[in-house]
Amino acid sequence: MLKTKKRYDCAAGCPVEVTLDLIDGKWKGVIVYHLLSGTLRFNEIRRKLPSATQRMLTRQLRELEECGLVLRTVYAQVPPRVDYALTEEGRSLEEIVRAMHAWGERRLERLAQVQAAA
Amino acid sequence: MLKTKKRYDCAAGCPVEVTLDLIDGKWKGVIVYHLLSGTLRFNEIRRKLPSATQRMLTRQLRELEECGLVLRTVYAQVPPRVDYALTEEGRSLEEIVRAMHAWGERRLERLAQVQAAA
DNA sequence: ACCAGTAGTATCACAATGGATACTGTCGGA
DNA sequence: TCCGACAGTATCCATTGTGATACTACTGGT
Repeated sequence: MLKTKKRYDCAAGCPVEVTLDLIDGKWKGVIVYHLLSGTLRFNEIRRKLPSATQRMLTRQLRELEECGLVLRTVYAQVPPRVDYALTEEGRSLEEIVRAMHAWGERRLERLAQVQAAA
Repeated sequence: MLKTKKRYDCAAGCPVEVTLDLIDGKWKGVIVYHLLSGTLRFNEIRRKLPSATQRMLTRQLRELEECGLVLRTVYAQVPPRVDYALTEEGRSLEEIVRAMHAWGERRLERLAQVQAAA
């Protein structure tokens, strides 16, 4: 999960790696998925990913911000308020993320069937 | 890169994670991408990913095999010959991997433009 | 006799990632 | 007055991922 990978020297398959680099890392894919439905505040995301620690979430969100996939808006309020939204580039991942979601669901179904048979 | 993750407790976004789990890890996405074009032998893959070490490749291939995405066929020959091909489930990733490839290319173009402007 | 190609494994070491826990400061509500 | 919500930081430690290097065993070619 390098912020910007130094070298992409793997020739032909490379662009695949570029994309994976941005959305791998434990929670990033899921965060993007949730943000597809609209802007969320920090603790809203937190509630959607109960098993992620606070530290992990901020880290992943910061990385997404660095890559230009997520826009972070801080309101000068008390109590603090921070909104997270997808940038245009982030939203352009929609097709991929939705495809991964659908595929994952099918995979889970398959696994459940195998489990049931055994 | 857990072989089979124990728990998927992240509620709604979960299937996204399931999919990412299978294809993250430095080389797996790219390996699947190359295998979309057809069966490859070990050293053929190696030549396509010159910056991956031999050990890394075998590990990633083994994990893909464990997940049921890749079929590994060993021929009882000398010199040894091992073929790697996508299983049906592996091939069902085609849409996603191609989408990632296309997106990655667009991203690289964008980055190049920014670079050129600066 | 020697070398390259085949598909790996073994060992060691380091860097990156992930997670647990505790802490910040202000506000509104009970 | 004390507590919880807000959006984080700081610190430390364990786990994983990744990489470098060296090794196996056999064969065919020069």
